[in-house]
Amino acid sequence: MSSIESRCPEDFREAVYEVVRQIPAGRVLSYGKIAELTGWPRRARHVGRVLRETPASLRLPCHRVVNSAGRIAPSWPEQRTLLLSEGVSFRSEQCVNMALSAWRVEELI
DNA sequence: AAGTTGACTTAAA
DNA sequence: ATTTAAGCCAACT
Repeated sequence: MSSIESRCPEDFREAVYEVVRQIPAGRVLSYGKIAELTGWPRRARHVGRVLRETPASLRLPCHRVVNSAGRIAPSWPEQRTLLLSEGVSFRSEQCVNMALSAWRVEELI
C-alpha cells in the first residue's frame, strides 16, 4: 500500500509528519501546501490541528509551518524567535516574508 | 443528533 | 491595501 492511497486519520497524521520533517531550516511551508503534498488537498485546517497536537518528543520542525499569508501561529510567539534564529525574514511582527522564505518544493537546484 | 470550532484558503468586495 | 464571505471537514460541545 502506497502512502498516497491511505485513508485513515492516523495515516493523514503520519503523512503530515513526513512532510514537515522535510522542510529545510530557514524555509517555511503553508498548511495548504502540506495538505496538498499529503494527498488530502482540502484538509489545510486539519494540518493545523495535527501540528497543534504533535508531541514535542517527535522533534518536528513545526515552527516552519505558517499560513498562506506567512502569518505565524496565534498564541505561539516563540515561533517567531525560532524562525529568526534560522534566518527567516519577517515582513512584520507576525508575518514571514514568503517571497524570500517560502520553501518551493519544485526548486531542487 | 445538531451546532460550533479552528495553528486554513481562496475569491470577492 | 484590508475586510468579508464562503468552502472546507474532523473534533468537540
